[in-house]
Amino acid sequence: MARPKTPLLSVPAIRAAALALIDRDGLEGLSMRKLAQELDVQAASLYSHYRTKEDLLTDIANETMADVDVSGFATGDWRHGITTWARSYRAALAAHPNLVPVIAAGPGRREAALRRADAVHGGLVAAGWPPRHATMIGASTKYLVVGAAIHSFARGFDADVQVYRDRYPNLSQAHRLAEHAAEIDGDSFELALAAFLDGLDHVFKDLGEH
Amino acid sequence: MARPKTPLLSVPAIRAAALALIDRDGLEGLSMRKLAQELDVQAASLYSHYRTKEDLLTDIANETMADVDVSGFATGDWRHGITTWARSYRAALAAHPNLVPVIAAGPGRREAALRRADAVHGGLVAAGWPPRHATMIGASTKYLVVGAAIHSFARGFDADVQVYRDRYPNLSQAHRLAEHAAEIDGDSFELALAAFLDGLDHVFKDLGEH
DNA sequence: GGATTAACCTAACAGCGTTCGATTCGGAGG
DNA sequence: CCTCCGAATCGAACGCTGTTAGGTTAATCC
Repeated sequence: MARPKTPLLSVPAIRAAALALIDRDGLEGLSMRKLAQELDVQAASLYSHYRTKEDLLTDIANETMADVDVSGFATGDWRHGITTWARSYRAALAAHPNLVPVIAAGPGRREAALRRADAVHGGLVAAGWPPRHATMIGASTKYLVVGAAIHSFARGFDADVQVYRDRYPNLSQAHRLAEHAAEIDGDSFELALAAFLDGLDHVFKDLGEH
Repeated sequence: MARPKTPLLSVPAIRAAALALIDRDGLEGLSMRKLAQELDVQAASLYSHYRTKEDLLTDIANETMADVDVSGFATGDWRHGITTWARSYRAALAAHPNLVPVIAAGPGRREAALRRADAVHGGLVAAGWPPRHATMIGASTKYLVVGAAIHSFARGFDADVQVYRDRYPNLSQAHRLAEHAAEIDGDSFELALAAFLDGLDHVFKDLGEH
């Protein structure tokens, strides 16, 4: 076979298939050959559309991050801005947990990420935060979101349940812990976010009294 | 060659060489063949000491985490406990940044990790926190530490400096930002930790007034 | 219509983690 | 002391990976 009459592949189709594969089989379950097979194509053909596998992953990461919402900063209420930003950020990561390492480890990529960073920073400064604080608050919030996504309680305990069962055969608590891990994850994140914002409030007021 | 008179390899030597390789070349720079070469040995020989590469990485991760200090909870002052824990945790991760993904993504491994988790949880409960809150506070703190380590500002911006320079040739600010990224990382972490603890203080007092 | 470009193919390369079987040494048991 | 067993090392191989080279054909542009 050579060039087909209508293209077999397209960038969005490859992206979608790759993300589906990542969601199903994990990050290590994605190989160019498996992806090609999923698309009824040979692996080499993918390189007509993406320069490298890393490029593909970056593209997927960017697409996933598109749902992050920084519009809350437009209201002038910086706490509302951070809250909606952090929650939508976390939701975007939680939607594809296997992709989190890619997003977390990679640099702040591309145009859209810079625009979001700018909206956050601008919103905080407009609300009265000194620029340096705005930078730190943006970084801190990311720490919280990314940390919550990657170090998910739920994932950490899945593997440990067997350890508990081997060691304490009568212990059903750890089992329940694993079951409710997702809920604990969510509650912990909300607690951390609320406490963080509460603490920032004091910093803010202290700044006002300079 | 067959079995040598004195062993060429040992678990600690392999561990140390692997960690050095990771520190120097990054996580992807570690391969069993390169590691073997570094130790003047064939790759297959490593499998007499470690069952898999993943086992080796787990071992290294565990060793790295040995410096994490949870003794601060023994004082009864939970804020002091969290502070020393979080700082030593972050320091341990920062000492080997290329290893952070291994530690972050993996489950809470092995005995020592469980003992630390127990010390944190026990210390918080002893200080008056309800068990569920203790769990959430432990999780939240980990989020912050791991997030700070993996989503380091410094790393994210290194790659972006060129983007800035291309787009805004006159802008030296981004340059300085990258230079001071490590400092910003540290300050952001401290700000987040302080604000988080301050916010927790309010939660704690509200609990007391039930 | 002729040249170029784009999209697919097959085949191959180097590197990966890991396993197999052979070899040789150290130490334990009789 | 001899024998046997397990431990440590090797060379060679397996199946996998990302990627490239070069060939073939279809679409597109002048």
